[in-house]
Parts: sequence; structure tokens; C-alpha cells
Amino acid sequence: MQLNRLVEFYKTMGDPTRVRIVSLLAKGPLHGQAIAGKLGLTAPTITHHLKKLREVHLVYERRDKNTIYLYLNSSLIKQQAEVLSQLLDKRGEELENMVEDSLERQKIIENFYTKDGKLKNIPSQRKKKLIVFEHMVQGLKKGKKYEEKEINEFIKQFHEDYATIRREFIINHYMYRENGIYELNPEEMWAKPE
Amino acid sequence: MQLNRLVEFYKTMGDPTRVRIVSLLAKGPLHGQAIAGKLGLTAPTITHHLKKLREVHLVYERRDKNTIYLYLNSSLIKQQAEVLSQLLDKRGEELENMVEDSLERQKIIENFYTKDGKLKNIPSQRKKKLIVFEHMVQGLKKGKKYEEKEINEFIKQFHEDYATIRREFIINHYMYRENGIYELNPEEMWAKPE
DNA sequence: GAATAAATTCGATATATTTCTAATTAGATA
DNA sequence: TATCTAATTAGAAATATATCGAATTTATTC
Repeated sequence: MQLNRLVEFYKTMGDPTRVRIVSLLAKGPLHGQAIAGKLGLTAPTITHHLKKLREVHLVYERRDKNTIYLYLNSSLIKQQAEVLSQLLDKRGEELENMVEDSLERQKIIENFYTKDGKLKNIPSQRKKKLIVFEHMVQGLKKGKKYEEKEINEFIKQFHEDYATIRREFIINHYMYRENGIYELNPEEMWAKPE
Repeated sequence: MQLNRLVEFYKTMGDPTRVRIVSLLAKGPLHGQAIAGKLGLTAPTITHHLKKLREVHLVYERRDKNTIYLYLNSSLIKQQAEVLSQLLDKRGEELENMVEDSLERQKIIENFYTKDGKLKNIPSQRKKKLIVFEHMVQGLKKGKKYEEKEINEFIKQFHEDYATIRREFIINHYMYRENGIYELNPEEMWAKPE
């Protein structure tokens, strides 16, 4: 478990509109317009909140014709409840470690990326390398299918050696390739630093 | 359980600095300066965060000479974990009710207070009355001892009939009086609407 | 490929939040 | 009472967030 995940989860739940959305979805899937209607808000506002809810995996979606149905990921809530309840065991050592990990991670990212987001060089140390790639891969969209050319372009934003990095994306299971089409893997499959 | 409580708890935990403070306090009590030192932040910043942590009762304090030691209220964390884990039982009915309560509450407060925060009149319905008082009492400080005159002044900001309201404060256990000195009760003691 | 329906992005605005420095307050003690 | 220390408040700057209307994109269907 990473600190950021924890903090982002709480930040996401720390908004009344989003809790209302969760509350609606707890009764069953709905599409954006329906949510907007029930809450008396506009579609863009709902999109904004859904984006955050998706980012922390509190909701997922399934498309049917033109309509995207949102589903609540209730198991994540249960899981977070578990994390919270165990957070302070062993006098908060767990939490302390999470904080330290997070600071280390942040430092690595600051070291290897320039202020305008370029990758200075590819770390040789596995752990650092993975952290750096994880960071880069944030910019890709889940579920979207990419042409190889698109991936190259994407990587070139960060570093000229797109071929090496593209290969690393596959090796470390950030993405998979089929018939020359690339797609992001679910995070559970990614190689983990330590 | 109130929705606001829940949302405020998450909003509070949804900040890395505050999680770091919690993490420090999990290992034992500390005073403000020590926290500031360990986190590399200034005292006012710590005050700011402690204020929020106190608001949701995540920390409490004990004074020793000039130094205020902060303690983590770990049982609140356990309790919130429990709430979270049960939130979606019965298909989210619980959550739905919390949302509805909260909206009702909000409406009552909007109805009985003017935009600049004056109380239009004292509701006769018990439930509404208590909600209105709870709202007013937010402005008082926990642990602070008030002269009767101070309480009167405080209430007069909202409504001219300070005598009635002051009496209600006592009747409904928002405050207690000893030798003409008033002090806020812990929230657990307050009369509850419904 | 044109038309449709839903969702998203863009840009603007209003409000909140985090953090700081400087000034002030609160409480303890000499 | 004067003085010390720790904590808080006030005020400012930088950043983030929630919300909207208008414009655009996406996927479906005819």
C-alpha cells in the first residue's frame, strides 16, 4: 500500500458531491446523465467527479450503446476499511513506513525528472527505474488502444530513447501488445519496486 | 453518524501533511514545535493542521506547563474504519439516509438563519430547534470557560433573546454551568435531534 | 458517411486550502 | 509585574477545487 493511494482515496471521499454519487451507485449502476439529474448538477460537473472517483478506482464503467454505466467498486471500500483499521497496529509503524516510502519516491521522481517533466536519464537501479516508469505511465489512458507510433510519440515527450522505454513497458507489464496494438495493463500486473 | 462527520474526517485525512502528523503521533504524544521540527514546517502551519485534526477529534491535547502535548485518538480511527466497512451494507441504504439527513439539516439551517448568520426565530419543533442550536454552538470553543456575560454577548450575535437560548444551551446539555461559569460539554452529551 | 446522443474538454469564475512571515496572545515562572 | 516560551491569529501569496456554459469528441445507428 502506498501513502499516496491512501491520501488520494480520502481526498476523493472528502467531498459531499462525490459521497452522494457513491451513495447513488451503491443502489446500482447509473449513467452520467442520470446522476446529474438526481443531484441537480450539470454533466461536466459529474464528469469531473467521476474522473476523480475513477482515479482511485472507486468506480468503473461499462458501455452499452451510447451510454456509459458507472458501477461502484464496493470491494475497494471494504479494502480501505481494512487498511484504515490496521493502520495503527504496531504503534503506527506501518503508517510510518508508508510515509517514508512516499518521501523516497517523491525524491527519486524529483531527481530523475526535470522541472518541465523530461526524464534526465533512465535509472539503472531497478527500483528507481520502476518508480520512474510508473510515473511516466500515469499519462496513459486505461482501456485505450495505442498504435506503436502513438506510444513512441508519448514516450518522446519524456525521453528520446523511446524504443528502450517502450520495451521496458512491456517487460515490466505496464502494457501489453497484441498485433502491434498497445494497451495499459491493470495496475495489479505491473512490476513492483520491492 | 452524520454525513458531514464522515466527509470532514476524509477531507482531514486527505492531506499528506496531516497524515504525517498522525503517523508521528501514532508513536506517542508530541508538542507543536517538535512536530514542526520533524516535518520541516513552521509552527503556524502545524497549528493550522492541528486545528483541522482537532475539529474531527483525531487528536486531543493535554497541557504541561507551557507545552501542549498532542495525542492521537486512535479509537476514532478504528471507529471510522468500522463505519466505512459497514457503509454499503443493505445496498447502501445507510449511506443514502446519511445523505438525506444532511440535506434536510442544511435546508433547516438555511431556513432559520439569514444570509448574514442571524437566527430568524427559534424553531418550536424540537428537532429543528436542536439543529439550529447545534449550528450556533459551533462558534464556541471547547475547553474555554465563559462568563455569563460572554455567553450573552455570543448569543446576541444571532438573536436578541439570549436568556432563552442560554437556558436552552443548558437544558440540552450543550453547555454546563458551575458558579456562573459556562463551558461547552463534549458532543456526546448534547441532546440529539431524533 | 451523416445524424444523434452521451460524455468529455476548455475556459472562466468563485471559493478553499496550504504555507509562509510578522504580530499577538496565553500561560508559567522568576 | 516583567519576562519567557509556546501557541495562535492575521494577512498575503500560490495553488487547488468545484461548478458552469460552450465547444468538441466519441461511439452508435441509420
